[in-house]
Amino acid sequence: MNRCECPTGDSLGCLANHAAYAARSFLTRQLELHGIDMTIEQFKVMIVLWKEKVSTQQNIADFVGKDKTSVARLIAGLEKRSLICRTTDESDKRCNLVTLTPQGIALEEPTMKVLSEANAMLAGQFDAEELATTMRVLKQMCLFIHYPQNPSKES
Amino acid sequence: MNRCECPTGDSLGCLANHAAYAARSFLTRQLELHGIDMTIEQFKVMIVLWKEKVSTQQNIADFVGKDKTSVARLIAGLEKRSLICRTTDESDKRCNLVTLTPQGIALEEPTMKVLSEANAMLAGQFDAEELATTMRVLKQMCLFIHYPQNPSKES
DNA sequence: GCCAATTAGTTGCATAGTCAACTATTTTTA
DNA sequence: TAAAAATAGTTGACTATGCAACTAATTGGC
Repeated sequence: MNRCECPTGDSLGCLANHAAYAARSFLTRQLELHGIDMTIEQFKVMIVLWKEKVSTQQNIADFVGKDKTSVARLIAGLEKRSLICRTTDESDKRCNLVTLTPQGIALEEPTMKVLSEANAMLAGQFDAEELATTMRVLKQMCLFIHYPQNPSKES
Repeated sequence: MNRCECPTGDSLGCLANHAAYAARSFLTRQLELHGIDMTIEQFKVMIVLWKEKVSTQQNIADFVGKDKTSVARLIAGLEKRSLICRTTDESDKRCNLVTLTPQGIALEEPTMKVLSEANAMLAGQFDAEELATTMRVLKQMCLFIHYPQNPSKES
């Protein structure tokens, strides 16, 4: 059946969900096609580490917008696959310091290349104006929903 | 942190994901505010049943775009909450016939009201033209991704 | 009519997400 | 400074998703 059809007629929320799902599938497939065995969730964590080099689990959770529990389990999976490693922060023994292994570092270049190519393929389907409008609307959606009374406030 | 910021710069895929997450959160909150204890996933299954009255599990899975396993477990949850019931189809004993209970039927009106109000609140943030452009782009995204060679084909 | 293929559903396993409760630290504050 | 509050992380319970393997029932081809 047509994944773009909304059960109750087209709505912004429903279409955004379908498009988001499609975009995730697309990126997952592109990663597979390039022989990169990584889920989108793991990818997000890796992006934080590629940028920050070292991070606590809570910091990663804040960046990717997930619960610390969820991140702890994602990290456990990445550790099992030897992409990252965890050590206790000696200056604050509550924290784990998460760092990249050489394997984890080596994945940055090919993985980010797939991401930017996938983004380019998607963006290439639209002209600049409709792309700009859509991105503005999607951003505004996030702001409206997080701060219905005053979209200008930030956390 | 700002949930609308993409870690690698704005992209259609990333923004669609943030907006979709925001829309889901918004609907979940609206349902809670109206005292309706239902997840979006359960909601989707119920919408199929409100339309079809009777359905097999596989049919529901096709409609909501999920694996039959996933739907089987969603349905088990709805059955435990007495919103639906399952009987074996005597004319094809492989199939379960899923039907609504009176409680399940009674939920249609208030729940769909919350959905349409939430959609209206969201749509009300934008003018007709930018809304139309965005919805067209999101639809095209789905089609492009499912059928990169020939977006006009449908399954 | 019978065997093979298909279909519907279930179970087990793995990943992913959240919440609540808990431990161990660190910081605040009274 | 000692007690209270906050913070980081873990564990357990629950929901959700999908894949593979399985059973049972039906359909198709010969």
